[in-house]
Amino acid sequence: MTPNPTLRDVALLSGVSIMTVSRVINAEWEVTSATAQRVREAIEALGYRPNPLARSLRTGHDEALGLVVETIGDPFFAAMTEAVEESARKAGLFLIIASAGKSPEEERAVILDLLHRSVSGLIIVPCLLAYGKERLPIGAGGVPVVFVDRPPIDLEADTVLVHNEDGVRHATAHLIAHGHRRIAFAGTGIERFSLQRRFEGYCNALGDAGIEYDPSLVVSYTPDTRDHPPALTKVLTLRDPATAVLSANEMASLEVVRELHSLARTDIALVSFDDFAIAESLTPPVTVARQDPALMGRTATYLLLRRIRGDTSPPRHVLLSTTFLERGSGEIEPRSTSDLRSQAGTGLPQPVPVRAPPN
Amino acid sequence: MTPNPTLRDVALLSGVSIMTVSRVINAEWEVTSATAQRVREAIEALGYRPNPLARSLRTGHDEALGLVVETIGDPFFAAMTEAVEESARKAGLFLIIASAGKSPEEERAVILDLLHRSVSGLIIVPCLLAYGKERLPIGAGGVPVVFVDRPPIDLEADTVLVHNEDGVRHATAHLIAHGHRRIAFAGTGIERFSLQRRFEGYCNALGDAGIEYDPSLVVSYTPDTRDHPPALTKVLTLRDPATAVLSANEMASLEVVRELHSLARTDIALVSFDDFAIAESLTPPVTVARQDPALMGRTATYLLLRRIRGDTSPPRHVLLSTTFLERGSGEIEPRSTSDLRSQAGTGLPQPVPVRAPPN
DNA sequence: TTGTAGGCGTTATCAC
DNA sequence: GTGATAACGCCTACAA
Repeated sequence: MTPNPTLRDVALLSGVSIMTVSRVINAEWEVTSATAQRVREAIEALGYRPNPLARSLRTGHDEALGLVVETIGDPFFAAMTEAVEESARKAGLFLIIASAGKSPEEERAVILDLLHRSVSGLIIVPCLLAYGKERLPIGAGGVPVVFVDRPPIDLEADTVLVHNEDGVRHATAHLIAHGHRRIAFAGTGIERFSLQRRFEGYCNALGDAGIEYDPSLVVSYTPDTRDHPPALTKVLTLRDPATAVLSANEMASLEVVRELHSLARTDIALVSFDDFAIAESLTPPVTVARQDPALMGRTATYLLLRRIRGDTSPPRHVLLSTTFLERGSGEIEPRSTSDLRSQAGTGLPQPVPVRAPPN
Repeated sequence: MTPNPTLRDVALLSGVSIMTVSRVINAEWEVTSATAQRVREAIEALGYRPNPLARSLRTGHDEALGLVVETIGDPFFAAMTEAVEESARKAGLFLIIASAGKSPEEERAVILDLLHRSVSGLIIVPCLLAYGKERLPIGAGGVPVVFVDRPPIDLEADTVLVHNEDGVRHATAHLIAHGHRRIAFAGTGIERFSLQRRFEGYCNALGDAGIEYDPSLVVSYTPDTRDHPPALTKVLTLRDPATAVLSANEMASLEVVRELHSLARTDIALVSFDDFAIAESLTPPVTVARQDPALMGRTATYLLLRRIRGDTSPPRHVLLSTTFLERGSGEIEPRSTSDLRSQAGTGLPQPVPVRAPPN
């Protein structure tokens, strides 16, 4: 393989100096269109492409964006990452991904590594790091940065968030509108910020309807409780049991579905915050408040590119709303209501699990 | 922010020349432990870190790996990506991801971009590009490369594949062992290679059991047919209908589940190639042949790092096997068998969808 | 064992 | 408008 042609080669071939070539590439003005033409032909002929490494060394910033996220394996972040990558590439920038892991130290180390590599900009899903105290050279006066999905602690910077509180408030109100007053909240230990906002939305919706908040209706799936399934069972067997569940993220939703199925409880309403792969394929399909990870990614990249190009306006805070999709599970009415209606009848048929082996 | 310290600064502070410092960093031998100690203290004091961009320019290779994949949004590739990123980072390398899109041109362009950036190595999920003809400077004598999930066309290089044929053969044999002889094959249009091998496994298993292959039992979910649900319905309403389904990838599995649910067909056995999020939560849980994307990623990175460190042995071909998980749906026996058994009885109860609204 | 010179490919600076 | 020259921060080669 003959080594890649350099500015020198192009200059030699077109009979001008390397500076002229450089100018043709970067600042087409300042150069006669005649010579520019010659240079461009030489570039074409040699198949010349500027060496990004050399350019980066000179300019001091790598032609790449850094994406810091807890785990790319998560379907939500994977979808976001895909969108970021596409947007970045369209702008001629590579995307370097780095998982921050679960410790603040790791998060910090990863960001420092990326900064040390002189990335042009950073998209961060902040986790546990106290950005306000760290005083990293990011944001205004430093490397452009946009925070996604969660706000950085004690730091004013561009952020792209989902309106968690609103989404859950609406979802909860939806259940209330269908007659429920005993609504369980199913969450997970992780994802502090989002979950907290969602929890607030839940509480607020209850408050709006004059329903008293009952802590015994809150279920938390932690990695520990995952192995001890009956988390939901408790709230379904209270003296005044839950008739509906609001699950606050994908993992919680899957756990709830699993439990409801194994209990063969067909009478419990469910609304999930976060859509998931087969929500539509369940019986009934699961009503969800859907976030749009791709839109988050695109929005964040858009903001970041603006900053990279010199935008110095005050930090922006984008709040994306969720899409509410009624699909069936959220429109189930509480048993008590049904009971009252059909009290004269012979009672409800026993629920039978679908697709149980027939023998 | 004071600019990052350079070799010069460290040299000045420790009273030696730049080269000595460089040697302490790269080749600790060749230098007196006394001066090395001084240098190291200076490095510590200044918080010096070598500038990766400058180093890359000099050495000619970026301290980063490139990952080329159709779409990172796919849960399978997302899990793989996560593993690659972790392994790469452990080796001190960044990971640049680039989605190849669906056209060979894009795939080629992406790889050339990465090469032009002098990545140290490449992990590629090859799609449509004819690698044999392209003669890219990769593999032996070029930039180290490992292909994952699919082999490159007409090129001898390191590959990490899943034993698709074996996995499906076993899965199909499993269904046959449970009495099925009319087994549908549900696939998708995409993923040529893997799906073809899986299809072969299906055919081979039928052949092993002396069952004739029937093309009318093959269902293909393409982006078009996705909107026209009754794909599976056909094979379930043949004069001699399917009693079991083998779905050949996650997307097909979800479509099959969706259709079976909407048809309330509880009597159809199902084995899925590829595990998916709530396979365990369905009723019955779905029996699967599970691939391990993380293992694939780790293995690929391991091979790649060996190459980067100078391994010039002949190309390796790693074939990972799948894990078969019996969970229920694959152990359903065909209706005909059940019918024979219970012919004296009153017949089977009508299947009732689980979680249907009780009112 | 350590230091000096040179250059990797590019862009900034300042002449012409 | 165009061209020499000097960095950017590091490493390879050779000299001391």
